[in-house]
Amino acid sequence: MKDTLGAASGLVRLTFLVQNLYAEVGRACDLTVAQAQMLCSLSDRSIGMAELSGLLCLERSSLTGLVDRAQQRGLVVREDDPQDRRAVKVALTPAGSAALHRFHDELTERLDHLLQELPATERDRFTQTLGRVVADAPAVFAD
Amino acid sequence: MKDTLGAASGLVRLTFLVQNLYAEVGRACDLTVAQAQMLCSLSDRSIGMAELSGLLCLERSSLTGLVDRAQQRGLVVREDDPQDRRAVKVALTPAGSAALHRFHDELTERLDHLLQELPATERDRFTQTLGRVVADAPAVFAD
DNA sequence: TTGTGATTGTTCGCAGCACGAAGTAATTTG
DNA sequence: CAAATTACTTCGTGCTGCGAACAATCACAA
Repeated sequence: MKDTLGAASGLVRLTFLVQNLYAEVGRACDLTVAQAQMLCSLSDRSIGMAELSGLLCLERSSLTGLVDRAQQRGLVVREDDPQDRRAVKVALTPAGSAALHRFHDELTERLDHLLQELPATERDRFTQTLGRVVADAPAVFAD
Repeated sequence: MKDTLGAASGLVRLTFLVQNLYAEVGRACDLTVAQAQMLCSLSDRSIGMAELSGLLCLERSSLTGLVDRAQQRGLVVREDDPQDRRAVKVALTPAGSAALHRFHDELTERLDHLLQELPATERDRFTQTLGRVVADAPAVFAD
């Protein structure tokens, strides 16, 4: 009797689940997945294109378009970097920041809900292990 | 001293990580993410468009194109349903099945590797909880 | 100081994804 | 048999992500 789903299988399914939630919440905030991811990365500071593309695991050329569209929607601005005239820093606008918070709060709630039915001890252990596993991953989402 | 990353944050980061792995392995097998997901859903049986779109959480119209492209690449075929002349069943071709296995094996290995450094007990507990959390999610990936 | 080479970001063309509205054909239901 | 339902497709739109090619700027070394 196999009630132990393989680890890989569990990871993939969880990912699928979270991904769909992510998209759904994004949708409710009028954000695409890529936009939401970008806003999350910008929550606490402005970031240059090169670094940002590294964080998001995107080619620089892909990021250009993403920032273009987000800028057109007023979520984000390109600021000149005074240190380097080639460079640009992407920063949240007030509107972008507001959208981010709406998104973040709603998503956090929905995700917490996902674990709600677990017994507290199990949930804590799970969360802790989770923290370990993603320890060295980029901070695409902050608390 | 916060060494406990929030649960939501952990979930999002894990998802990001797995997603990138998924894409990378897909790439190595010459599969897009969407194609790989579809092949995984077809691993053990042929499925009609309506049901498949439900499994993958896609609109039917989106699925049409996905199947079109996969069919052009010889990964999949549309078979007539003898019971219902409107309906179609999507089935793996031998090439599709081969690609799926390559993808599945490689991804499983990479994902297991992700948990490899955890102590065995912790890993088992984690996997078990994982199974619970995704219990009612669609089987987008089998063991 | 003047190359030379690296880095920053952009443009372009391309294939693919996902949606919703509208449409066709076959099936079911009343 | 007519009407409602279901299965799938078509079309148009916007978004995504890649790689190749390119301009501007910077850093460093001769």
